[in-house]
Amino acid sequence: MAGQVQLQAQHLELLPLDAETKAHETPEDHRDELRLWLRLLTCTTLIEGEIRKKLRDEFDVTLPRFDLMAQLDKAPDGMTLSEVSKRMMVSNGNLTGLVERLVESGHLDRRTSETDRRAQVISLTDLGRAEFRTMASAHEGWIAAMFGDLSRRESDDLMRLLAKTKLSARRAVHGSEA
Amino acid sequence: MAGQVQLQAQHLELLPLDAETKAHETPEDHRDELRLWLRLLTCTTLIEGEIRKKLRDEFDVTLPRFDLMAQLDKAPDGMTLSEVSKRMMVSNGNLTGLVERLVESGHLDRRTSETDRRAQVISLTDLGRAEFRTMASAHEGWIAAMFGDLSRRESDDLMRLLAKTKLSARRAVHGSEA
DNA sequence: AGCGGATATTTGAAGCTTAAAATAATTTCC
DNA sequence: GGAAATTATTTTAAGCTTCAAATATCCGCT
Repeated sequence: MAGQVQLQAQHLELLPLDAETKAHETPEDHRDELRLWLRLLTCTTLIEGEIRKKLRDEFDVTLPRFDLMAQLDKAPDGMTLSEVSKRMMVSNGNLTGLVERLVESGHLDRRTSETDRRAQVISLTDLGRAEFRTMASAHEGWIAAMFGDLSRRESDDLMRLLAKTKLSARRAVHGSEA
Repeated sequence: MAGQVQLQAQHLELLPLDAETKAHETPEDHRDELRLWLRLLTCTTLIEGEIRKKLRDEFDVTLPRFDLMAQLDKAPDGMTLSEVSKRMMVSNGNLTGLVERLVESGHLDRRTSETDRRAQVISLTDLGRAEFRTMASAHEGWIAAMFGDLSRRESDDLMRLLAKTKLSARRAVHGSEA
Protein backbone atom coordinates (compact mmCIF):
# COMPACT_ATOMS: atom_id res chain seq x y z
CA MET A 1 0.00 0.00 0.00
CA ALA A 2 2.60 2.55 1.05
CA GLY A 3 5.15 1.40 -1.52
CA GLN A 4 3.24 2.46 -4.56
CA VAL A 5 2.51 5.83 -3.14
CA GLN A 6 6.14 6.52 -2.47
CA LEU A 7 7.30 5.51 -5.91
CA GLN A 8 4.76 7.84 -7.33
CA ALA A 9 5.97 10.67 -5.20
CA GLN A 10 9.55 10.10 -6.24
CA HIS A 11 8.67 10.20 -9.88
CA LEU A 12 6.90 13.47 -9.52
CA GLU A 13 9.69 14.95 -7.53
CA LEU A 14 12.35 13.94 -10.00
CA LEU A 15 10.54 15.47 -12.92
CA PRO A 16 8.72 18.44 -11.51
CA LEU A 17 9.30 20.69 -14.51
CA ASP A 18 8.12 18.17 -17.02
CA ALA A 19 5.02 17.11 -15.21
CA GLU A 20 2.82 19.82 -16.57
CA THR A 21 4.40 20.14 -19.98
CA LYS A 22 4.09 16.49 -20.76
CA ALA A 23 0.56 16.19 -19.53
CA HIS A 24 -0.80 15.72 -23.00
CA GLU A 25 1.65 13.18 -24.34
CA THR A 26 2.05 11.07 -21.24
CA PRO A 27 -1.08 11.57 -19.21
CA GLU A 28 -0.41 11.72 -15.53
CA ASP A 29 -0.94 8.71 -13.41
CA HIS A 30 -3.95 9.17 -11.19
CA ARG A 31 -4.11 5.68 -9.83
CA ASP A 32 -3.75 6.81 -6.26
CA GLU A 33 -6.71 9.12 -6.46
CA LEU A 34 -8.67 6.33 -8.05
CA ARG A 35 -7.82 3.99 -5.22
CA LEU A 36 -8.74 6.66 -2.74
CA TRP A 37 -12.11 7.08 -4.41
CA LEU A 38 -12.77 3.36 -4.48
CA ARG A 39 -11.94 3.09 -0.82
CA LEU A 40 -14.24 5.96 0.02
CA LEU A 41 -16.97 4.32 -1.99
CA THR A 42 -16.42 0.98 -0.32
CA CYS A 43 -16.74 2.49 3.15
CA THR A 44 -19.94 4.26 2.25
CA THR A 45 -21.47 1.25 0.53
CA LEU A 46 -20.57 -1.00 3.42
CA ILE A 47 -22.03 1.25 6.07
CA GLU A 48 -25.06 2.19 4.03
CA GLY A 49 -25.88 -1.43 3.32
CA GLU A 50 -25.74 -2.32 6.98
CA ILE A 51 -27.93 0.61 7.97
CA ARG A 52 -30.40 -0.29 5.27
CA LYS A 53 -30.58 -3.85 6.52
CA LYS A 54 -31.00 -2.91 10.16
CA LEU A 55 -33.69 -0.36 9.40
CA ARG A 56 -35.59 -2.96 7.46
CA ASP A 57 -35.13 -5.75 9.99
CA GLU A 58 -35.87 -3.75 13.10
CA PHE A 59 -38.26 -1.07 11.94
CA ASP A 60 -39.48 -2.26 8.57
CA VAL A 61 -38.57 1.03 6.98
CA THR A 62 -36.45 1.87 3.94
CA LEU A 63 -33.36 4.01 4.08
CA PRO A 64 -34.73 6.73 1.78
CA ARG A 65 -37.79 7.06 3.99
CA PHE A 66 -35.57 7.34 7.06
CA ASP A 67 -33.35 9.91 5.37
CA LEU A 68 -36.32 12.02 4.43
CA MET A 69 -37.73 11.91 7.94
CA ALA A 70 -34.29 12.82 9.28
CA GLN A 71 -34.31 15.98 7.22
CA LEU A 72 -37.76 16.93 8.37
CA ASP A 73 -37.00 16.27 12.01
CA LYS A 74 -34.53 19.13 11.82
CA ALA A 75 -37.23 21.49 10.55
CA PRO A 76 -40.17 21.63 12.96
CA ASP A 77 -42.06 23.98 10.67
CA GLY A 78 -41.51 21.86 7.62
CA MET A 79 -39.61 22.43 4.42
CA THR A 80 -40.41 22.80 0.78
CA LEU A 81 -39.68 19.92 -1.53
CA SER A 82 -36.93 21.88 -3.24
CA GLU A 83 -35.24 22.52 0.04
CA VAL A 84 -35.36 18.86 0.99
CA SER A 85 -34.22 17.79 -2.43
CA LYS A 86 -31.21 20.09 -2.24
CA ARG A 87 -30.24 18.80 1.18
CA MET A 88 -30.71 15.17 0.34
CA MET A 89 -28.98 15.64 -2.99
CA VAL A 90 -31.67 13.77 -4.86
CA SER A 91 -33.84 14.82 -7.77
CA ASN A 92 -37.15 16.56 -7.33
CA GLY A 93 -39.02 13.85 -9.14
CA ASN A 94 -37.64 11.33 -6.73
CA LEU A 95 -39.15 13.10 -3.77
CA THR A 96 -42.62 13.26 -5.23
CA GLY A 97 -43.15 9.53 -4.89
CA LEU A 98 -41.29 9.19 -1.63
CA VAL A 99 -43.40 11.90 -0.02
CA GLU A 100 -46.56 10.42 -1.46
CA ARG A 101 -45.92 7.11 0.26
CA LEU A 102 -45.02 8.69 3.58
CA VAL A 103 -48.12 10.88 3.52
CA GLU A 104 -50.15 7.80 2.72
CA SER A 105 -48.71 5.97 5.74
CA GLY A 106 -49.45 8.91 8.01
CA HIS A 107 -45.86 9.94 8.70
CA LEU A 108 -45.89 13.19 6.77
CA ASP A 109 -48.11 16.19 6.34
CA ARG A 110 -48.14 18.07 3.11
CA ARG A 111 -49.61 21.46 2.34
CA THR A 112 -49.25 24.14 -0.26
CA SER A 113 -47.11 27.05 0.87
CA GLU A 114 -49.15 30.08 1.83
CA THR A 115 -46.69 32.46 0.26
CA ASP A 116 -45.97 30.54 -2.91
CA ARG A 117 -48.63 28.42 -4.47
CA ARG A 118 -46.05 26.49 -6.48
CA ALA A 119 -44.34 25.18 -3.38
CA GLN A 120 -45.32 22.19 -1.29
CA VAL A 121 -44.36 22.28 2.37
CA ILE A 122 -43.93 18.93 4.06
CA SER A 123 -43.47 18.16 7.72
CA LEU A 124 -43.50 15.23 10.12
CA THR A 125 -46.76 14.26 11.76
CA ASP A 126 -46.70 13.41 15.44
CA LEU A 127 -46.64 9.77 14.48
CA GLY A 128 -43.82 10.36 12.02
CA ARG A 129 -41.79 12.28 14.55
CA ALA A 130 -42.28 9.71 17.27
CA GLU A 131 -41.31 6.83 15.03
CA PHE A 132 -38.36 8.71 13.65
CA ARG A 133 -36.99 9.54 17.09
CA THR A 134 -37.11 5.90 18.08
CA MET A 135 -35.34 4.84 14.94
CA ALA A 136 -32.83 7.65 15.10
CA SER A 137 -31.74 6.62 18.52
CA ALA A 138 -30.97 3.09 17.37
CA HIS A 139 -29.43 4.42 14.19
CA GLU A 140 -26.98 6.55 16.12
CA GLY A 141 -25.79 3.50 18.00
CA TRP A 142 -25.28 1.49 14.82
CA ILE A 143 -23.21 4.23 13.28
CA ALA A 144 -21.12 4.60 16.42
CA ALA A 145 -20.42 0.88 16.38
CA MET A 146 -19.25 1.07 12.77
CA PHE A 147 -16.72 3.76 13.54
CA GLY A 148 -15.90 2.21 16.88
CA ASP A 149 -12.34 1.21 16.09
CA LEU A 150 -11.25 4.75 15.34
CA SER A 151 -9.66 6.72 18.15
CA ARG A 152 -10.88 10.18 18.95
CA ARG A 153 -7.84 11.57 17.21
CA GLU A 154 -8.46 9.50 14.10
CA SER A 155 -12.09 10.52 13.94
CA ASP A 156 -11.09 14.14 14.14
CA ASP A 157 -8.50 13.73 11.41
CA LEU A 158 -10.96 11.90 9.20
CA MET A 159 -13.57 14.57 9.79
CA ARG A 160 -11.13 17.26 8.78
CA LEU A 161 -9.91 15.41 5.71
CA LEU A 162 -13.44 14.73 4.55
CA ALA A 163 -14.29 18.38 4.99
CA LYS A 164 -11.40 19.22 2.73
CA THR A 165 -12.41 16.53 0.27
CA LYS A 166 -15.91 17.91 0.16
CA LEU A 167 -14.62 21.37 -0.66
CA SER A 168 -12.26 19.99 -3.25
CA ALA A 169 -14.99 18.02 -4.96
CA ARG A 170 -17.34 20.98 -4.87
CA ARG A 171 -14.71 23.16 -6.48
CA ALA A 172 -14.20 20.56 -9.19
CA VAL A 173 -17.93 20.31 -9.79
CA HIS A 174 -19.04 23.90 -9.55
CA GLY A 175 -15.66 25.53 -9.99
CA SER A 176 -16.42 27.92 -12.83
CA GLU A 177 -19.97 28.71 -11.87
CA ALA A 178 -21.38 31.73 -10.17
CA MET B 1 -29.91 20.39 18.81
CA ALA B 2 -26.37 21.64 19.51
CA GLY B 3 -27.11 22.41 23.11
CA GLN B 4 -27.99 18.88 23.91
CA VAL B 5 -24.73 17.60 22.53
CA GLN B 6 -22.65 19.81 24.73
CA LEU B 7 -24.53 18.95 27.87
CA GLN B 8 -24.10 15.31 27.12
CA ALA B 9 -20.38 15.66 26.45
CA GLN B 10 -19.84 17.49 29.72
CA HIS B 11 -21.67 14.84 31.56
CA LEU B 12 -19.43 12.14 30.18
CA GLU B 13 -16.28 14.00 30.98
CA LEU B 14 -17.27 14.72 34.53
CA LEU B 15 -18.24 11.15 35.21
CA PRO B 16 -15.84 9.01 33.20
CA LEU B 17 -16.05 6.05 35.53
CA ASP B 18 -19.78 5.95 35.34
CA ALA B 19 -19.96 6.11 31.60
CA GLU B 20 -20.17 2.42 31.04
CA THR B 21 -22.23 1.58 34.06
CA LYS B 22 -24.83 4.14 33.25
CA ALA B 23 -24.97 3.31 29.55
CA HIS B 24 -28.48 2.03 29.87
CA GLU B 25 -29.96 4.94 31.74
CA THR B 26 -28.12 7.74 29.92
CA PRO B 27 -27.22 6.46 26.49
CA GLU B 28 -23.89 7.72 25.24
CA ASP B 29 -23.65 10.60 22.89
CA HIS B 30 -22.68 9.48 19.41
CA ARG B 31 -23.29 12.68 17.61
CA ASP B 32 -19.71 13.00 16.41
CA GLU B 33 -19.80 9.64 14.74
CA LEU B 34 -23.08 10.60 13.15
CA ARG B 35 -21.57 13.78 11.75
CA LEU B 36 -18.61 11.81 10.51
CA TRP B 37 -20.92 9.41 8.72
CA LEU B 38 -22.95 12.19 7.16
CA ARG B 39 -19.81 13.86 5.92
CA LEU B 40 -18.56 10.63 4.43
CA LEU B 41 -21.89 10.14 2.75
CA THR B 42 -21.91 13.67 1.40
CA CYS B 43 -18.49 13.25 -0.16
CA THR B 44 -19.47 10.02 -1.82
CA THR B 45 -22.80 11.31 -3.07
CA LEU B 46 -21.20 14.45 -4.43
CA ILE B 47 -18.48 12.64 -6.32
CA GLU B 48 -20.73 9.85 -7.48
CA GLY B 49 -23.28 12.29 -8.83
CA GLU B 50 -20.67 14.13 -10.82
CA ILE B 51 -19.22 10.94 -12.26
CA ARG B 52 -22.69 9.77 -13.16
CA LYS B 53 -23.40 13.01 -14.97
CA LYS B 54 -20.14 13.06 -16.87
CA LEU B 55 -20.48 9.44 -17.95
CA ARG B 56 -23.93 10.15 -19.27
CA ASP B 57 -23.03 13.43 -20.98
CA GLU B 58 -19.78 12.31 -22.56
CA PHE B 59 -20.28 8.62 -23.16
CA ASP B 60 -23.99 8.06 -22.81
CA VAL B 61 -23.43 5.29 -20.31
CA THR B 62 -24.81 4.73 -16.83
CA LEU B 63 -22.64 4.42 -13.74
CA PRO B 64 -23.70 0.85 -12.94
CA ARG B 65 -22.76 -0.23 -16.46
CA PHE B 66 -19.39 1.46 -16.10
CA ASP B 67 -18.80 -0.13 -12.72
CA LEU B 68 -19.58 -3.56 -14.05
CA MET B 69 -17.24 -3.12 -16.99
CA ALA B 70 -14.55 -1.89 -14.61
CA GLN B 71 -14.75 -5.12 -12.67
CA LEU B 72 -14.53 -7.20 -15.81
CA ASP B 73 -11.61 -5.24 -17.20
CA LYS B 74 -9.59 -6.52 -14.27
CA ALA B 75 -10.41 -10.13 -15.15
CA PRO B 76 -9.37 -10.95 -18.73
CA ASP B 77 -10.77 -14.45 -18.43
CA GLY B 78 -14.08 -13.31 -17.07
CA MET B 79 -15.77 -13.79 -13.74
CA THR B 80 -18.84 -15.54 -12.46
CA LEU B 81 -21.84 -13.46 -11.53
CA SER B 82 -21.38 -14.28 -7.86
CA GLU B 83 -17.83 -13.07 -7.97
CA VAL B 84 -18.83 -9.81 -9.58
CA SER B 85 -21.75 -9.36 -7.24
CA LYS B 86 -19.49 -9.80 -4.23
CA ARG B 87 -16.98 -7.28 -5.52
CA MET B 88 -19.54 -4.72 -6.52
CA MET B 89 -21.46 -5.26 -3.30
CA VAL B 90 -24.77 -5.49 -5.09
CA SER B 91 -27.37 -8.23 -5.08
CA ASN B 92 -27.29 -11.12 -7.51
CA GLY B 93 -30.66 -10.27 -8.92
CA ASN B 94 -29.42 -6.83 -9.73
CA LEU B 95 -26.69 -8.15 -11.95
CA THR B 96 -28.99 -10.36 -13.99
CA GLY B 97 -30.66 -7.38 -15.63
CA LEU B 98 -27.52 -5.29 -15.87
CA VAL B 99 -25.64 -8.08 -17.62
CA GLU B 100 -28.58 -8.74 -19.90
CA ARG B 101 -28.53 -5.19 -21.19
CA LEU B 102 -24.76 -5.14 -21.67
CA VAL B 103 -24.81 -8.43 -23.54
CA GLU B 104 -27.61 -7.06 -25.68
CA SER B 105 -25.52 -3.98 -26.55
CA GLY B 106 -22.53 -6.13 -27.43
CA HIS B 107 -20.28 -5.09 -24.58
CA LEU B 108 -20.32 -8.38 -22.68
CA ASP B 109 -20.02 -12.05 -23.43
CA ARG B 110 -21.75 -14.57 -21.28
CA ARG B 111 -21.29 -18.31 -21.12
CA THR B 112 -22.02 -21.13 -18.75
CA SER B 113 -19.01 -22.22 -16.75
CA GLU B 114 -17.47 -25.45 -17.99
CA THR B 115 -16.75 -26.68 -14.51
CA ASP B 116 -20.01 -25.67 -12.85
CA ARG B 117 -23.17 -25.64 -14.85
CA ARG B 118 -24.88 -23.38 -12.32
CA ALA B 119 -22.43 -20.57 -12.89
CA GLN B 120 -22.46 -17.93 -15.60
CA VAL B 121 -19.11 -16.50 -16.63
CA ILE B 122 -19.17 -13.03 -18.10
CA SER B 123 -16.39 -11.10 -19.76
CA LEU B 124 -15.84 -7.98 -21.84
CA THR B 125 -16.04 -8.25 -25.61
CA ASP B 126 -13.41 -6.43 -27.65
CA LEU B 127 -15.90 -3.65 -28.14
CA GLY B 128 -16.68 -3.53 -24.46
CA ARG B 129 -13.03 -3.45 -23.52
CA ALA B 130 -12.19 -0.75 -26.02
CA GLU B 131 -15.05 1.46 -24.94
CA PHE B 132 -14.30 0.89 -21.31
CA ARG B 133 -10.63 1.83 -21.66
CA THR B 134 -11.58 5.10 -23.30
CA MET B 135 -14.06 5.92 -20.59
CA ALA B 136 -11.76 4.79 -17.81
CA SER B 137 -9.08 7.16 -18.94
CA ALA B 138 -11.42 10.13 -18.75
CA HIS B 139 -12.87 8.84 -15.51
CA GLU B 140 -9.46 8.75 -13.89
CA GLY B 141 -8.97 12.39 -14.72
CA TRP B 142 -12.33 13.40 -13.29
CA ILE B 143 -11.58 11.64 -10.05
CA ALA B 144 -8.16 13.19 -9.81
CA ALA B 145 -9.69 16.64 -10.29
CA MET B 146 -12.16 15.97 -7.52
CA PHE B 147 -9.41 15.16 -5.02
CA GLY B 148 -7.15 17.80 -6.49
CA ASP B 149 -7.04 20.08 -3.46
CA LEU B 150 -5.63 17.42 -1.17
CA SER B 151 -1.88 17.35 -0.73
CA ARG B 152 0.00 14.12 -1.14
CA ARG B 153 0.26 13.88 2.61
CA GLU B 154 -3.46 14.42 3.07
CA SER B 155 -4.33 11.81 0.48
CA ASP B 156 -2.13 9.32 2.23
CA ASP B 157 -3.69 10.09 5.58
CA LEU B 158 -7.17 9.83 4.18
CA MET B 159 -6.33 6.55 2.52
CA ARG B 160 -5.05 5.15 5.78
CA LEU B 161 -8.02 6.38 7.80
CA LEU B 162 -10.47 4.97 5.32
CA ALA B 163 -8.69 1.64 5.45
CA LYS B 164 -9.17 1.66 9.17
CA THR B 165 -12.78 2.73 8.82
CA LYS B 166 -13.40 -0.10 6.42
CA LEU B 167 -12.01 -2.62 8.87
CA SER B 168 -13.97 -1.09 11.70
CA ALA B 169 -17.21 -1.23 9.78
CA ARG B 170 -16.54 -4.78 8.67
CA ARG B 171 -15.94 -5.82 12.24
CA ALA B 172 -19.20 -4.18 13.29
CA VAL B 173 -21.07 -5.90 10.48
CA HIS B 174 -19.57 -9.36 10.52
CA GLY B 175 -18.06 -9.25 13.97
CA SER B 176 -19.47 -12.43 15.45
CA GLU B 177 -19.49 -14.47 12.28
CA ALA B 178 -17.12 -17.13 11.10
C1' DA C 1 -51.02 45.23 -17.05
C1' DG C 2 -48.72 41.77 -19.17
C1' DC C 3 -44.66 39.53 -21.47
C1' DG C 4 -40.80 36.58 -20.61
C1' DG C 5 -37.67 34.23 -17.90
C1' DA C 6 -36.99 31.76 -13.71
C1' DT C 7 -38.53 28.57 -10.15
C1' DA C 8 -41.35 24.55 -7.92
C1' DT C 9 -43.31 20.53 -8.75
C1' DT C 10 -45.27 16.55 -11.28
C1' DT C 11 -45.32 13.17 -14.79
C1' DG C 12 -43.49 9.53 -17.71
C1' DA C 13 -40.18 6.33 -19.37
C1' DA C 14 -36.28 3.77 -18.47
C1' DG C 15 -33.32 1.75 -15.67
C1' DC C 16 -31.46 0.43 -11.06
C1' DT C 17 -31.92 -1.98 -6.65
C1' DT C 18 -33.40 -4.88 -3.16
C1' DA C 19 -35.45 -8.87 -0.72
C1' DA C 20 -37.56 -13.06 -0.99
C1' DA C 21 -39.05 -17.06 -3.37
C1' DA C 22 -38.16 -20.33 -6.98
C1' DT C 23 -35.10 -23.21 -9.83
C1' DA C 24 -31.15 -25.79 -10.81
C1' DA C 25 -26.70 -27.85 -9.98
C1' DT C 26 -23.09 -29.09 -6.84
C1' DT C 27 -21.13 -30.75 -2.59
C1' DT C 28 -21.30 -33.07 1.80
C1' DC C 29 -22.00 -36.67 4.52
C1' DC C 30 -23.76 -40.87 5.74
C1' DG D 1 -25.37 -44.06 -4.13
C1' DG D 2 -28.52 -40.84 -2.46
C1' DA D 3 -30.65 -37.54 0.89
C1' DA D 4 -29.77 -33.10 2.65
C1' DA D 5 -27.51 -28.90 2.78
C1' DT D 6 -25.20 -25.48 0.11
C1' DT D 7 -24.35 -22.54 -3.70
C1' DA D 8 -25.41 -19.95 -8.27
C1' DT D 9 -28.65 -17.79 -10.64
C1' DT D 10 -33.23 -16.08 -12.10
C1' DT D 11 -37.63 -14.34 -11.21
C1' DT D 12 -41.00 -11.34 -9.14
C1' DA D 13 -42.88 -7.45 -6.78
C1' DA D 14 -42.11 -3.23 -4.84
C1' DG D 15 -39.77 0.67 -4.43
C1' DC D 16 -36.04 3.98 -5.65
C1' DT D 17 -33.76 7.05 -8.92
C1' DT D 18 -32.70 9.76 -12.75
C1' DC D 19 -33.54 12.73 -16.71
C1' DA D 20 -36.35 15.25 -19.58
C1' DA D 21 -40.64 17.20 -20.70
C1' DA D 22 -44.82 19.32 -19.10
C1' DT D 23 -47.44 22.31 -15.91
C1' DA D 24 -48.19 25.92 -12.87
C1' DT D 25 -46.77 29.90 -10.49
C1' DC D 26 -43.97 33.71 -9.45
C1' DC D 27 -40.89 37.64 -10.33
C1' DG D 28 -38.78 41.35 -12.95
C1' DC D 29 -39.20 44.49 -16.48
C1' DT D 30 -41.28 47.62 -19.58
